[in-house]
Amino acid sequence: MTDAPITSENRYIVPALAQGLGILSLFGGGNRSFTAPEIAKALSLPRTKVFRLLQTLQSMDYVRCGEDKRHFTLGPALLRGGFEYLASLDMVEVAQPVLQRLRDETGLSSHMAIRDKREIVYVSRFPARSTIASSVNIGTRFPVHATIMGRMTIFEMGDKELEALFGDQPFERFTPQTPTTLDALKALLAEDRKRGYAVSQAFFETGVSAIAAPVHDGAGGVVAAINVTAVNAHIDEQAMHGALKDAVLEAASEISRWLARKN
Amino acid sequence: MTDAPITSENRYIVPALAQGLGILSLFGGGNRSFTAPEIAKALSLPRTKVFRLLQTLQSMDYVRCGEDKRHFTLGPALLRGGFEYLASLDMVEVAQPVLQRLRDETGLSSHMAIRDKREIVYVSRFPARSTIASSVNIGTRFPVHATIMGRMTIFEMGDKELEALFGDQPFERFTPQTPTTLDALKALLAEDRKRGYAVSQAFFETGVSAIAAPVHDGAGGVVAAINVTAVNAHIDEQAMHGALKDAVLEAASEISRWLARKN
DNA sequence: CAGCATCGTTCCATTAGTAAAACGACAGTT
DNA sequence: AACTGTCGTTTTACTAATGGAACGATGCTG
Repeated sequence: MTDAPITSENRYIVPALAQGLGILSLFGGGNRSFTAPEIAKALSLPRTKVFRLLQTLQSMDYVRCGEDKRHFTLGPALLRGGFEYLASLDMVEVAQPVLQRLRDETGLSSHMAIRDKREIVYVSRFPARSTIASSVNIGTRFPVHATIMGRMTIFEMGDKELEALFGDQPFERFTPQTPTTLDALKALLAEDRKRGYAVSQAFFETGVSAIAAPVHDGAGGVVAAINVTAVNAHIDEQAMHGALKDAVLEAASEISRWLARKN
Repeated sequence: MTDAPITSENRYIVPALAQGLGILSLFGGGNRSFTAPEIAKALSLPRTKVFRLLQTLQSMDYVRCGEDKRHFTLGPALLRGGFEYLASLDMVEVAQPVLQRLRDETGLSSHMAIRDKREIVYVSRFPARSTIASSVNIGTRFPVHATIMGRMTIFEMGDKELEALFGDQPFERFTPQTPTTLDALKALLAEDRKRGYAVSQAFFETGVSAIAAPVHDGAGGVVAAINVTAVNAHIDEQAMHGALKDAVLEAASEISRWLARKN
């Protein structure tokens, strides 16, 4: 976060707010607590400012400080926003019964995710009833380029849009099948568009298969994606491109139809 | 939010951050979208500042603006924080199987909540399998003074602590049984301490019965509360003070014992 | 179709939040 | 025990964020 030049993008950004939120987004991925100096180093901010930001976050219960008075952890105020947001998503409400039925029909774990920048965020899930089931939680984030649900959310993007989204950022490789260039991703997207759905060949995790389809809103744009997942041993290639894909596509279009009525 | 005097409490508060977070906490309770002028009025902030705060929140996906470019709604960035927070609570992990068993044993909806200022926040829930079940979601907030789970979380507070917490704020009345003064609340707390648990006589919602017990951490302090709830028709007074209260107390102390081992 | 009101956005002088230096306290090291 | 480094906290000169005025656009109202 070196002093960025004044562009049309950040001209009206309030630094204090952005930095305070930046502290919150440090947490996650195993990092459950930070000390003030750690935060200062991570964000390259002056110690004195981190001190004041933390006081503010603490006073509003967005962070709490441990008994040692040194380590800060996330606070309960975050729960308000997160779940208010979920409640505000008509989409999730609508999708809930459809996803549940999809799970029951296929016997596999079903999920819905939306896109946030270059990540997808799980907003709903129904784990398979079998002993080995999907363990992703609501709120889990995965990179768009490495997941078929991610690809579904950028289903209809043009070349300029795609370049604006991914810019020059490198594509992290998760498995040998992960696309590592924008061109490779575009090639996959072209196939997806023809089919109208996508089947995972271990782009993100080896040994896990998935089928995903896009969800449209009333205006026709892609607003989310759904999928079903299972370990490879539980599904065969035949079914994936047959009855299984039909079930996923049918569920996706049912959610889309409901959303179209809402507006 | 009239210009507060400089006290030891707010001396190091960063206004921009506090106000930005203030915008986020406007959402909730049915208010799913706001325009910039609405926010400015609600927080009595200058229009120009609200404009910049919204730009900042929007750039970080904490809010999103609708198609009409006027209405702002919550954004997906909030999900990250909310679920990171839940994941950071060892308590929830530990409680999960115990609450599930409590639900299955009693046939009623079981919940766990923690306290945030004068509110309790639901952090875990297992709805009863019956058709009419508890509909509170994780993240739901209720006032401490009007709920038995709330009373359990202030179980061991002394008089000064209680007065510091509630100050001169009025006690909202939800049912005829809701305590409306600090003294009335103290009287109920005294009974709670003797019993070690609490039974709802419709303090918060008429027609709904509940039994709650406090959860302690290794240090012995109250860190959460659990309860079971059902519509009155589903449970009888006898069972509430008998087998039912035993089940809740046993579950609470089991969670407490697990927490003690952790540290 | 004026007239008025309110919107989003921009500009700029001024104030208010900040960065740096400094303090006292503590922990580890020589 | 003195030294060195780092911590949380406080103070203050100064820079940068701010609030008010103002602009053009839009949407009512009579």
